[in-house]
Amino acid sequence: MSSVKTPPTIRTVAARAEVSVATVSRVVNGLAPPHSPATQRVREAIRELGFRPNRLGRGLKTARSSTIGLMIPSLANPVFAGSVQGVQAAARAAGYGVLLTATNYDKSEETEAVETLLSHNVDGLILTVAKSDDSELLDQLDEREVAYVLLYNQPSVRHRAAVTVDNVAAAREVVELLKSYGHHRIGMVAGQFSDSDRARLRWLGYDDAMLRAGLEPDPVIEVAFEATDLTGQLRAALTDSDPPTALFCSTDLIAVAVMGAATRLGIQVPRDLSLVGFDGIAMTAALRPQLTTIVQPTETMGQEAFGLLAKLMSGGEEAEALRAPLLLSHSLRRGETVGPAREKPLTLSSRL
Amino acid sequence: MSSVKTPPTIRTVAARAEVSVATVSRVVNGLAPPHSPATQRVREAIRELGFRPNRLGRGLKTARSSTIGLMIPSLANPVFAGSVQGVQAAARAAGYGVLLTATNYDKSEETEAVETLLSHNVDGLILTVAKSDDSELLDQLDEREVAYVLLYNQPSVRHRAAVTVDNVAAAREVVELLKSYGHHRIGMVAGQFSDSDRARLRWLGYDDAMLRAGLEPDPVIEVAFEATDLTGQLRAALTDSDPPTALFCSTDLIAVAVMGAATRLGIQVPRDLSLVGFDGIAMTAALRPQLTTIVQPTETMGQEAFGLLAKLMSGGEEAEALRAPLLLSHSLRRGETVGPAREKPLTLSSRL
DNA sequence: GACCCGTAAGAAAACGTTTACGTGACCCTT
DNA sequence: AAGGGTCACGTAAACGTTTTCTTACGGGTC
Repeated sequence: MSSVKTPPTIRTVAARAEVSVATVSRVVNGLAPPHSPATQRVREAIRELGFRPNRLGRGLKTARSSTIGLMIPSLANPVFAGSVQGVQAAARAAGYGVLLTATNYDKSEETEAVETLLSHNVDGLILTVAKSDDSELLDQLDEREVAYVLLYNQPSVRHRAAVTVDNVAAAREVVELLKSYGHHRIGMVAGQFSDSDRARLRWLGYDDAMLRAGLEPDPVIEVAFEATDLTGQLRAALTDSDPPTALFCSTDLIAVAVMGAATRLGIQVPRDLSLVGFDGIAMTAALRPQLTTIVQPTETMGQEAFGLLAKLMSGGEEAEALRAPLLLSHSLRRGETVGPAREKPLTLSSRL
Repeated sequence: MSSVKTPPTIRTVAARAEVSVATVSRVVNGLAPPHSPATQRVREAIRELGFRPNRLGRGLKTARSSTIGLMIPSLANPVFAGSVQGVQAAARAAGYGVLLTATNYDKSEETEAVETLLSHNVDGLILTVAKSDDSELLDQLDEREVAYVLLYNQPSVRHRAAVTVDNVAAAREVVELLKSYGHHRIGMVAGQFSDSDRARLRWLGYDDAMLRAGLEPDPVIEVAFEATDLTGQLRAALTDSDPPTALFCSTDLIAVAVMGAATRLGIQVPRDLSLVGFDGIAMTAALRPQLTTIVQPTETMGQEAFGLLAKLMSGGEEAEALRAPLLLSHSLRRGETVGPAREKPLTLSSRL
């Protein structure tokens, strides 16, 4: 009872099967003759001892850990949780482990987090970063020849692997939808551009579509991603003399917060204000009114990201061709937060 | 340019600083004299080369990977996502990596998932399992002397480390709340007991409180955790001749689904039916009506779980004392889904 | 029957660390 | 001034694998 239980090693197995460690290794890796007596004995010994190859030993030798790193801004946003689920499932199916880390939308944590992941000898990375265009971090990874795939980021440079939706196009669709409901004064509430290039791209699409439609874009209202009460920040914009009749929010979570703020300000959705989100978080379909939003195929995006990474990690050959953004198709979920534009601006009397 | 970039090893550093590898190792681990000339040179070499110790090599020698495994049922439930966030934050602060895996509420996947985590040489595990009482899996872990902490599970045996809330007590509070609103016919909708001992404990609390209050408990309605449309499953129960006036749901996600089903069945919450959830998912506060629910301190629970695990992993001494469930305190969030009990049973005419 | 070849399996080096042990150098004590 | 103690550092073994190189064996071919 005093002996600490130490798991069997390849040597234990070899001794038991009366073969060399090399033979055991070959059996484990399927490189041994399938039916030779030695192989049989090894198989049996493995079973009896419950032997599992030690990945550290293996990794040390082969310089691969069958582990990938996954970095996201936050798990509090179900859209990221969904993609993690997708990555995880695909990774597990392929025999990979997933090392997870969150940056909490803090750019300065990104470098350190990646460094930590790399120090764990991950074979590749899946990342959602603040900015994917001129990023020192990504440049460094390129230079170090680390395999990585961006997720949700939509780099404009062509040589970076990424899985995302077409943020610009989707944002345009939103504006067109709102316009078709007769809205002219359409505002936008977005997460800090500095923390999210997605937010910026969605604004780009908004801005472009507004100009094309001959409408005047409002200055964007930038808010913190974790903000839960936006009443203060929105009061000015919404109680203006000529307030927007519709707001496009750069994420569903922001849309939910905006909805809360509107309620507190005595503004009814969609009667006084139409609202569109972005992400397609499942639970926003349970809200009353149900949120109108752009739906991203989150879980699929995670799976695709892993698939791409797997190719990058193995094939050094056609890898070059893979280093480009992969745009998955989004869809528009028509909820109940978009209604016809209010004719007249809100008057003080009409709201409380 | 043809040479593949290979990261510097301890030997490269040693050569550059003109010392032995042992000295480098000692410097890295803070065991060297802080100001000796050799140490200085090593520090400089490390900086110049950008050396980072390879965790595989280190792990192989020390038999620890500074990595823990985290297994949860699903990330689709924000309550788990929240605890993952907590675990991750605490782990990172302590220099640990987190290997994540989800079982999708599938008991048969649990063993395999844990096995996979262990094969990655994690130093410890944080788990949410289907059943924590007589679990072969946990027995095996005990026998193999693997350090682990249960999360959300509330084992009744005393020798298992766990972080949870008092599910039974919380459920009792729910019943008392509903009773105080005049409800007598209180039903319960729960996730499959076979997939979640939490669900069972919450039912136990419900059942106990009902009996104590002199009320007759309804047979529980068990539903799948991922189920999103419960209309079919609830129709019978809710259109009974004497239907419950209140339902206690074993999770918030289920409560949301029930709310949807109620709407589709023409039943108004809380006028016709009061509803209470369990978990305290943030977004359920944005629902209209806002969900009344038991709030668990999810993120804190994750942090505490890691703290406990850290102690288990390091101290073999007082470890025995730690192997017991740690009950964190929950709270009741009074939303808008609980109202006074309807006097008369619903009639067909009254709904639609 | 000599030759060659393919196949099976063993011996040993290597991957990047940590660490027990050993060896001087130095300083303090007597 | 000899002895002992402390300290800084080096040597080398070990951790659990994979893999290259051998060696041995058993046919097949002419």
